[in-house]
Amino acid sequence: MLKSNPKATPKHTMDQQQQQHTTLSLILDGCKLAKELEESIGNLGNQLQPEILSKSCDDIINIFATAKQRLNNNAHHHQDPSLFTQHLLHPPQDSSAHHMQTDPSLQEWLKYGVITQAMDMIQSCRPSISMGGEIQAMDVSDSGKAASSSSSQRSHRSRKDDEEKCKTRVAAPQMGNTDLPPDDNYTWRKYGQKEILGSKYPRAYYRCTHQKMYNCPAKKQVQRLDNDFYTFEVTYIGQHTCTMSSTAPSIPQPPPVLHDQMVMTQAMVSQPALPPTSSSTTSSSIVPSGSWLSMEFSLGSGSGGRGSGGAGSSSGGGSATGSRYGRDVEYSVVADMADVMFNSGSSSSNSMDFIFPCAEDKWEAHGSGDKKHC
DNA sequence: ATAATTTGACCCTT
DNA sequence: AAGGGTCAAATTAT
Repeated sequence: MLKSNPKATPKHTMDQQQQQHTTLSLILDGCKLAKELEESIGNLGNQLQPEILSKSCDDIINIFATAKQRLNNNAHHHQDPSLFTQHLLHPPQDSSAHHMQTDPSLQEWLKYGVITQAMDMIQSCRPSISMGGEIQAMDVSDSGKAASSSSSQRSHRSRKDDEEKCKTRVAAPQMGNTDLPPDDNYTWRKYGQKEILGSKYPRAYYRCTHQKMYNCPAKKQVQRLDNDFYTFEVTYIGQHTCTMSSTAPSIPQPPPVLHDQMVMTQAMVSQPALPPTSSSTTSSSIVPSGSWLSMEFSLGSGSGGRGSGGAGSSSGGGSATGSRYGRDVEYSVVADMADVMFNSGSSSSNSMDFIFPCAEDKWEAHGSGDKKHC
């Protein structure tokens, strides 16, 4: 018997892959059930009996619970980052999801709601597959103002320092402490908060915890969207140089910004308790409420419409950002975006460390979450 | 005790 | 002058 895939990363044993496959099947089953439920609701409206609904929900919950348990068991396995990104870029189109080998990372994403960001992000880059909502292109290069004016008095930095900015949107936690800033891969220290004219919610200012130690200039601003309490708009300013101390090359890595513009909208999670503010979440929320299941998930049950997939992840390999999947320019953008998300400016080869944490990587779990040693 | 957050004040840019 | 970004003392958390 030949090895199924000679190029498979050595980190993956066949057993792991099989187990992940099984787990994924569970998830897909859950999705299917949920989708069926959705369709039932759509078809029958409120004629549906509560017991049946309840039963369906239970089934779905059970399936996902089981899947999650397995994912948790796998959570510490290392993954080949490229596989994860590949999957993002080339979601399974065939009936089985056998090449989705990233359950552990999925788990992380699910845990933080980041998977939705990726989906959204991909869509943002690919208007053709928009879920019917409009895609908001945020002008990242609006270096006009709001940049890091950074105390010119105390340390003479100019606002015009071509500081690179990258705006993203991230879902706020839907339960628990919704005030937690979105979790990214770095340790941030809050140094200010301000009411912004015309904005409902204050803007919080963070800088890299290691600013002093490594003279790391990275900063970020976090603010809730006016019309969407559950979505943060995060603006990253500057690159992390503190990564040099660990895995990154000695050269500051590409900033978390793509070309001149980057769009990462996060919306799928932001539906729940939103007031019907007009078209709710206006441009930021893309998902038509109530039918997220119907969107991009090409469930095993065929019918997976979605023409974009394909790509077969080619022999991909390579790091997510390294090879452009030579397929579509769009994909290269997506790859970059994925890189950005995972990485915010660390070494490309280790860009997914936070999703595939190394054994040495400690994850501090302090209040504000997002922690990673630079 | 140390580290992180809060918050009013300061200062720069527009 | 207004608005935004940062500092730093005070406060709170670990």
